Amino acid sequence: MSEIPKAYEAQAVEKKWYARWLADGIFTADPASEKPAYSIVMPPPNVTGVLTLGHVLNNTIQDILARRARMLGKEVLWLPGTDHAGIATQTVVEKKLRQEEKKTRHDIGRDEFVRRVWAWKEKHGGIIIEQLKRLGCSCDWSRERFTMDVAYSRAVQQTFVELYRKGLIYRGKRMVNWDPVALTALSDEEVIPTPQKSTLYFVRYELVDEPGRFLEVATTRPETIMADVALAVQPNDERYRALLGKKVWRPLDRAEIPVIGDEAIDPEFGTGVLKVTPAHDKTDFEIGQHHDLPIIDVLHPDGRINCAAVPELDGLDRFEARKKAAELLEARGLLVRQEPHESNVGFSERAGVPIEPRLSEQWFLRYQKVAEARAAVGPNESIRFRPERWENVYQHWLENIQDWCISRQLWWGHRIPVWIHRPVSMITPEFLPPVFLPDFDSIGNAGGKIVSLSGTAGAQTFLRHEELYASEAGGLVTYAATVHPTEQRVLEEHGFTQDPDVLDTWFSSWLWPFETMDAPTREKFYPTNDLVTAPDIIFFWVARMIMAGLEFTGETPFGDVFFTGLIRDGQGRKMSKSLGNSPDPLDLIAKYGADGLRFGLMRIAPSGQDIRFDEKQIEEGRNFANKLWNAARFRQMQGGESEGEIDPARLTSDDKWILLRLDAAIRAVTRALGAYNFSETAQCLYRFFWSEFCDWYLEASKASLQGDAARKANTLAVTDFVLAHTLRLLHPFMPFVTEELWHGLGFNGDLPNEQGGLTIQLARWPQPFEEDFKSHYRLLPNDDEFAQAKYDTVTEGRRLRRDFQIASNKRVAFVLVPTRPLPEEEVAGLRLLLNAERLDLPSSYEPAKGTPAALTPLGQLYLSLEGLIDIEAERARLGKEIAKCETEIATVKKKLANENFITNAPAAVVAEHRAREQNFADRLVQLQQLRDSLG
RNA sequence: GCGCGAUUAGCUCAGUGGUAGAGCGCUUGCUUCACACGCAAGAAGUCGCAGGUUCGAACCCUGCAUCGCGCACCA
Repeated sequence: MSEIPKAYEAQAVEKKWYARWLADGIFTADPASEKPAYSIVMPPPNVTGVLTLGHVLNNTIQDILARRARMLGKEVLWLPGTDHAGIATQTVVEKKLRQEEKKTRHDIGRDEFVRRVWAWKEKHGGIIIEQLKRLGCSCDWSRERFTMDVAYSRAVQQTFVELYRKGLIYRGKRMVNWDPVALTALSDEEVIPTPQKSTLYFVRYELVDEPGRFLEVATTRPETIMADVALAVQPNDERYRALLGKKVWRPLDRAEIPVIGDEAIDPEFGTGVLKVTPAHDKTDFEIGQHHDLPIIDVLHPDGRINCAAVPELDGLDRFEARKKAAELLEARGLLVRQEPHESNVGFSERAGVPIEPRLSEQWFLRYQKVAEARAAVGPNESIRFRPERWENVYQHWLENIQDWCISRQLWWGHRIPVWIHRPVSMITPEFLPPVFLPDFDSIGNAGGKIVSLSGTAGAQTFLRHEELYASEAGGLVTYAATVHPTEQRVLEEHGFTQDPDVLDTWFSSWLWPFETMDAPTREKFYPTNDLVTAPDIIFFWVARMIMAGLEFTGETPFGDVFFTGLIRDGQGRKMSKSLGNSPDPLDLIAKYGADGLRFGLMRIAPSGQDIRFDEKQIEEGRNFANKLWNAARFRQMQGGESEGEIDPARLTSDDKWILLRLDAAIRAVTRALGAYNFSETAQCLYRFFWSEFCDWYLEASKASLQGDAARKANTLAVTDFVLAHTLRLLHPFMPFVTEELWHGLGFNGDLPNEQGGLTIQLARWPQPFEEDFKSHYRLLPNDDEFAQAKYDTVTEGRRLRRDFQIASNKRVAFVLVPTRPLPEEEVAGLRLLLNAERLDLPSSYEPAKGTPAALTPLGQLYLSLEGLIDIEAERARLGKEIAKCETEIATVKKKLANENFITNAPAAVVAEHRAREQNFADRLVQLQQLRDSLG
């Protein structure tokens, strides 16, 4: 036998097995398989992303589910991929361009920029995919998808066209959330309300009719004062009612504006007077619409002031302009006072700057299938959320759902498949021309190949494409495919320009569960079984996928949705780059092994609660892997046949005990995993293997291993049986070390390739023992009782040693006055576990005065300490035990003395209390006798 | 303002009505022939507070407090 290292060395093992699994095609899903299907699609990480602990948590759970399904005999598809992540990726490449070439994307132009992003993606994108492999993820990499793959992109564009034709997508000029750094519109979900300390400025507006009389307004945004078009008050506000209809002077860019009444005004806030600035506030915009007020926009798209009439402010950034505007007002005697103020300001999720409400022309989606999506989720519906409480969040959002702004003024993404018959020069991000109906005579589709296009130019052009649509109603040509350059040229020659915008990234991700699959794959694996994701994307992704599934496939896209918790640092803060509190999982893998990281994390990841990360816990994971390694190493050192036949007649009390514990562990693991309770599962496996198998069974078995050959062989057979089961139970959590040991211990030896011969991944998942198994091995439910009594006796003996300061390596003599017969092999086991030099078993015993003694399930146990007796110490020790016993008795007696308890509590509970009282009473008598015998 | 979650040993967390649990940390002893990434034993908790229901409450109900999250408001 070759030299086995003392400590488990994860690095080489992980590399070796991952390569082997890939070569053997274990992860590849076969749509033609006869086996029942099990599928998960991975939430696609950003292509710019690197692995975080959040990914580790999420993907470990998915891997556990996938690997267990494989062991349950399923044909498993775990489909991986990455997301093009519009804003994030574009930002990364723009930054690089700025740093390396001091250029903006506009300097190099759209085509070149998009080419650069692709080049960047090819070179640096998908690092995370390699990192997931290091973690051990058993994805079908042959099906790795990217949201901008050709086929996927076509599907996205077709989806747009389909929804447009259904009348669910429309273009409109609305107040949107504008990101002044990324220069694009955002959806409501991409805006993060953030508490901000600001200043409330009290500004005076002079009445036109009554010079010297002022209306006072409280505002946080004096820099938009030039865009004011009215002042508004609550119509029945006594203070101001008389002023309704009058005019005031707008400060700075002086103009007359009316005082109006509107129910939306809160008279309690500030002075009860609102300055109405429709161009720069959502509520003000609505008030403006009701009162038919003009809209004055005084901001550039990048947040600088655009107002030539006030040169002091023109061109200033909005925050500088705010201070400057306050100064100007003050200088003119129009600033009454300033107050500190705290309010929530919407920040851009990506750029991290305050968003600007902005009127702009965008594409919107009116959600369909909202009612169906709401009905689809519930404890008895086709989709089940775990933990269930997330359902409230989901339902509440759908209840209040608004149309989705799906266009983004970016270059990286799926270009909106719309062509507009207008010159390019008129199309700017902030203003698209009115929809123009191209006067196509006809748009035919001859044999799906040739499309005839005739337009205003009168030219007859032939475009080779099968998917050219014209909207019946609407004046847009939507073109559902990537356009070939020549076609593009033809369209442009005819005066058509493609909409410059791209689609929101989530408009592509919502198709992920099915557009990643080809037809045969979808046939076999869709709808998917489980979705594992974080609750912060319920709106962005989960809810939208459900609606897309219902809309485009007529089915819900997945069954169970498991929401993980958030990983926080030791102080409970979110992990973030800026705080530097986010450890690199690759470092952790290098230090503790992938198995250690996985197991450590799973053990502390309560279902759906946030997790406080502590590297110590990963260290424990590594320690557990090492324990596993060493237990196997111990087994290997014993030699003998691998997985020999167990002779039921030779089972010892220890064997029966561990087999029954194994059965209990299998049941507990099955139940916990079924409930998606991963930490409970890990905890249970940890306890079983370490505290029960290693601490008791392996130690006790050392006595049997010194016995005759047949006895030794049987003990090894039981050891192998338990190890083989444990490795399989642990495999989904710790894929590498279990695979290594599976082979190292030869457990793969007799198995066919598809049942564990090739890999433990295909070994059968352990089932609780069946009745015929138990009867074959003559295992009765109480068969663990004797060994348990033995172990409890050992613990008592060890406590005696410790109480009397006997070093644990010192062999001492014990005397046990047994209350039941003890076969020689049990005595041998006791002697070994107690590290006893001698263990005598007299039927009666007169100990020397002061001999330490303990009551054990097997009888009275004495520690013979000739000449070393400290009577007072022993008396004190027994006194403590007696006191404890008396407290227990008092508690139980009090309960039993309660009439109501006797009459109302279930008979079994009462009986249990009576038995408890009896046990403690007996124990008390014996302890008192022991103390009395001290003299 | 509305909703959700948390509050149990020094720390991180299990525990859904019947004798308060685990790991780490701590104390003590041990290089015992698988493992010091280890072994053995121990100390340590009025289960956030106040009421209520019940024979019996960490657990169920009500209120409160503190922390966190989401939604709404945010002039």
